[in-house]
Amino acid sequence: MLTIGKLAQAGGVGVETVRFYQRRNLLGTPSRDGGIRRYDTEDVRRLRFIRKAQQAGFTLEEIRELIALDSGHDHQRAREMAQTRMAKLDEQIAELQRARQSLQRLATECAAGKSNTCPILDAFEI
Amino acid sequence: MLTIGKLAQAGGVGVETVRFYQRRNLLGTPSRDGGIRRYDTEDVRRLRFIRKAQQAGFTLEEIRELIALDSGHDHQRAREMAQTRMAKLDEQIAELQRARQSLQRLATECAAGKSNTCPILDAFEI
DNA sequence: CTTGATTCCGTACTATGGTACAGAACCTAT
DNA sequence: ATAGGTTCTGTACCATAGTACGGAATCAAG
Repeated sequence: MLTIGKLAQAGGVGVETVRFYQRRNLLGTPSRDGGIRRYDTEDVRRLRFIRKAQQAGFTLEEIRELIALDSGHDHQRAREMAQTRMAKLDEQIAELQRARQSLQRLATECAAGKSNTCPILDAFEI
Repeated sequence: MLTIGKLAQAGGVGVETVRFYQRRNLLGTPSRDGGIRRYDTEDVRRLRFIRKAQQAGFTLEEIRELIALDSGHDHQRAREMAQTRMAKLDEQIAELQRARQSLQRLATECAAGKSNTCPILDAFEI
């Protein structure tokens, strides 16, 4: 059994973050030993799950739902959420690539430096 | 000369957003006509510049700096900011692509459905 | 001239994901 | 036994980019 500090360390987060996840119902209510929270290895797994799912771009709210699905073994809904998230990721990637391309073009033009005004500063202004 | 409402409309933002940009010094102090702000076409250009630069991923603070550079004609610094932003965009794109790939793999495995547990829910938990 | 829209200002609130702090209680090691 | 580290609770605060609201003043149209 781990104290909140040990759990936080094992999960690579701060103590306050664990308490924050608790309030958001991302971690189950832990048992108490004289007021002090006691966690087990399942909580460590849960904490690591949260980190990984965050890396995949899920919000904490979505992660809360994924955790609920885990209890209900709802594969169907989990697949749907993954698909939705992938579509969002595709959108975001495309958007960032467009931004990158236009910046690249502007920086190149600016380096060429033929015009008197800077295209990076100009280009947005049209 | 435009009122705040007309400017907001021309820039495709809300009135409150214009006032917010004002407080953040993203728009210059406008002239006043009996207390009421009056804007010109330069302000419309500025507002549109802000939107475009945001699309390129600059924060409002960075945009404030870009606007200052515009006055100082500092091409060098603007190129640096563009390069820095592109590097950040590359990082973000790579990160999103990694997230997408791992989700894709998991969704495919889940659809195959050989295991009893859902790999989307499982996979993060290791 | 009155009605309704717009503008003014300051402040507070939203969402997201935490982070910090105060004061008390408790736990551990010397 | 005492000092220092952890933990407890609740509340407040951070950044980012806005959005909302109250109450007063002013502006435009019928």
